[in-house]
Amino acid sequence: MLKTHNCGELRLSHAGQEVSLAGWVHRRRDHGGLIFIDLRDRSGLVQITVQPGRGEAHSVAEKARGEFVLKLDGVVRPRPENLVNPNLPTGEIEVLADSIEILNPAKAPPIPLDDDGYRTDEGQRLKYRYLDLRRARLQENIILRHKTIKFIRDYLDRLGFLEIETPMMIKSTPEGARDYVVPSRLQPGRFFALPQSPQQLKQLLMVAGYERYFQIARCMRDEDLRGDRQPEFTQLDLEMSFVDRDDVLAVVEGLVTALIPVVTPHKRIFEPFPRLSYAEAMARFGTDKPDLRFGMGIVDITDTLRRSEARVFAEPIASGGTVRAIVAPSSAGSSRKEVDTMTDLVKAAGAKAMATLAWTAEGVKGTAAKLLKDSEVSEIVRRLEAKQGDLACMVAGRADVASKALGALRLDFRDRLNLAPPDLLAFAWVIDFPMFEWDEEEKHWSFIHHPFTMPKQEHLDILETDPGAVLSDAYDLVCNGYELSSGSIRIHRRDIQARIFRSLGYSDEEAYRRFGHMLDAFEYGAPPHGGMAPGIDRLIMLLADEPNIREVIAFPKTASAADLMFDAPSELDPKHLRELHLQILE
RNA sequence: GGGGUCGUAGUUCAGUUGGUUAGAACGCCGGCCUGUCAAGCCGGAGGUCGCCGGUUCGAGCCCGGUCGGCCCCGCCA
Repeated sequence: MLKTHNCGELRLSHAGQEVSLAGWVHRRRDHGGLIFIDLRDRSGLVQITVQPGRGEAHSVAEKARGEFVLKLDGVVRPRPENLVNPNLPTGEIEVLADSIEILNPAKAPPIPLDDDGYRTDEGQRLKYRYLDLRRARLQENIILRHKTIKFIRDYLDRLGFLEIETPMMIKSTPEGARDYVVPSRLQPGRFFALPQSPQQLKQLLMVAGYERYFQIARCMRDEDLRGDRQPEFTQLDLEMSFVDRDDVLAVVEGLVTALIPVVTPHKRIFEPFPRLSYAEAMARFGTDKPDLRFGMGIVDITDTLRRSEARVFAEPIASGGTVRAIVAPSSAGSSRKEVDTMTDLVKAAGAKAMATLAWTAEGVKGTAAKLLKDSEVSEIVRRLEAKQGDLACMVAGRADVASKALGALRLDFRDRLNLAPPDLLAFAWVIDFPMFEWDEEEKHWSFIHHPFTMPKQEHLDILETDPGAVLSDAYDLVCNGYELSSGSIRIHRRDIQARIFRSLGYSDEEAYRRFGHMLDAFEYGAPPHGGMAPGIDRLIMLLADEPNIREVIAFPKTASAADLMFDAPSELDPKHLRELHLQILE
């Protein structure tokens, strides 16, 4: 080893020790005589002091520049009290250099590395990711990620889970996300698909009798990106045999509640995680991934306005709709322009219009104030628990549309009014998902989770007659408005699996062609089983207080699924293409 | 697939109504400087205004296209 200690670990207790250090020049302060170098390695910074008249050490230090790689020998010494730097963990000491060696000079970095990097163009950061990753913030994120994954492995090992690898090259199926594919050289015209998740493989491991499986699994989906979506991402994939839903939830909830105090002790969580049904989440928050860090739930005030003379409310109700509302604190004084912006937002989410009631010092204002009787207003105050200073936003129309629009508005208030406490991780379970949803474009029922999800036992009878009413044993873990994990109890009986495929419009032949391996496997003693797959990237993002998952992935891709460092994807040379039996069109 | 937004020095930005030689800060280079820790002071270099085309006597600025970054909708079993 070129070094005896790490820069960031030196303390007063090391005073007097001879040390060798190696690292990067973080900053250099050259006083002509005295030269200070902040030397940085993975562990942090320490100040190196180089005095004149120390022979070569001083002349080498004069040549050193930012990001030069140095090795040095010196002695740790306490700083005089007035020279202590309280902002640095190593601030009570410094290392007086005896000799310095330049292991490698460096060009001036194209992006600043001594700040948090948020203000630097992300394209530049990604092009020079190997430099970007040097900044303390990203190193902390990557270390947090390591600690989290290490904790997960140890925790699940103690619970008797086995980590089992599954293949990256499997079979394309037309369901779900677009596949990334790999052409076969040995079998012309055939392709592997990269896994969107190891879903079928882990179920087959249950059939194979492994009972408790997990994997830190890379998943690939060729869909458009978002701040919380990359084309390849990492899941904690897990599956258990002989369990019901609550067994699976208990394992994941236990894991997460044990993890947080260890890796992010400054974070608060609710225990136990609240549970709400899909229907409840949609009605009260207009989404299946509610942010429960704050209140402002959606309230249904249809009954209050059913007989109202205000046609904007009465007419939608008469034709089967609802009136729903949220109450925003300290917003009664919102300007006309602000209310217009809110209206645009709910309209973009599908609502026809928005009405307001504002409880100001001068009385009740807002667009609905003059349309409603006093008795109606006071009933609304009671229902919404509105106070002086509050602003109620009301949307009339179809129940799902009204809730979705108000749900979007609720998040807008959250961001503008800073309603979400920054130290809170509001985990919650969303359960009782519907089995199917009607695909208006394709004119058929499609599954909400995936085709191996078990319908609720009591709904098996109506699978064929009323698919829209069938609930499943699927569940999501949500946190702060993100879907962190999805899972379900799976089908383990061939007859039920076949009925599911039929209800999705597949002929038995078609189903067998695509999923014969699953149907066959279920005939050889498949145990009841279920599991889930928390998204590691999103989890780390929330733990690290980062605004997107790129900040917690070492080498992420851009919104157009490109790698700016490699300049990938790239073209293949013609010889390579011929070998793969491929031809480029256009 | 659709919408929004940004693109000017290495970085972050300013740039008036279309008008002389495109500015600032930080960084970089050089000089001075023995207690700084965002060191300080003095000086200097650094620009295909993303790219292509158009309008105009004249374009960083106006118009069309295109490429790229980010955000949102669709999409993500």
